[in-house]
Amino acid sequence: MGQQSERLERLITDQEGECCAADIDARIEALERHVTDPPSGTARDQAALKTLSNDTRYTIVRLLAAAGRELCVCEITPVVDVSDSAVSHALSDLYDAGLVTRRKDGTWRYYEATDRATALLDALDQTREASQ
Amino acid sequence: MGQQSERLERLITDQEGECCAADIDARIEALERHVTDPPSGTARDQAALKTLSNDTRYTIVRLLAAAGRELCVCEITPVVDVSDSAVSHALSDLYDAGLVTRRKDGTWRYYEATDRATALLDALDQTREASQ
DNA sequence: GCCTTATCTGAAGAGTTGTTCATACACTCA
DNA sequence: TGAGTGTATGAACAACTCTTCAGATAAGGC
Repeated sequence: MGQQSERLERLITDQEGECCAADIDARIEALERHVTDPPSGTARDQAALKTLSNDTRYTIVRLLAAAGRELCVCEITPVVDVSDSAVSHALSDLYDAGLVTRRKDGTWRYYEATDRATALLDALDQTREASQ
Repeated sequence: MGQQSERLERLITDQEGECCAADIDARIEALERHVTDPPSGTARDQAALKTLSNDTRYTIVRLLAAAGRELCVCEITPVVDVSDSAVSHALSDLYDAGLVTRRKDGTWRYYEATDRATALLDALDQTREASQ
């Protein structure tokens, strides 16, 4: 952290006019608190994001969210362009990530988007830039 | 699509009691529309999600969002546990994904979280399960 | 101009991921 | 119980990712 704080010392001097050791420590501590403190679910957050970032899985979740109801696997498969097996893997990953729920009914298996999944899609939809 | 629609035919028969060819087509079309229609930004959505799913980049965005102001690279580096180079790569990726803004000031470079980044973090924060 | 410093970029390699194939499981109905 | 069907699982390998190292760029002060 030696070299890092030298640069930070120069930045603070640049910004404030002067800088003592306490200033550096104070700022590093404040920044560190932001990272180490909450929200304490970061590994799960990252898993959700990574799971949703794949084209197959993203498409499935979009489909479930747009449908607004649970869908049978056999309704999902014809729409996405991969093998049955890939769909099954995808649904399993989505379930593990907390992005879909799962229900059995005889041989049929139904999946539905969770609140977390729709919240992420909404966040994306509401922040889409007009251009680009 | 032949085998797929056979399964779907059985599902619809199971659900509705009967099923004709038009029923199958109607349902597939409805599902397909959900996927092919809007929102038409999916590649960019997926890029944003994938970019945010990495630990280094996620941590940086959390830091920027929690700080609520632009941060100099030299304020970010001491807090995340990778090389300067990795931080630079991470910030560059985040910029390309539309998750941070970038500003030059002499030799210093400042970054700030975008609305899209904070919207995604909010979505995660607001759908975190109490248990687990 | 030349040196120093802050940040960036490209290449490279260990690690991770996503799909398919083959196979297994589970439920239903004869 | 045995055949048939819907879905899940494991292995395997090509494709991609993330970090580091080495070097490049750009700005400021002498």
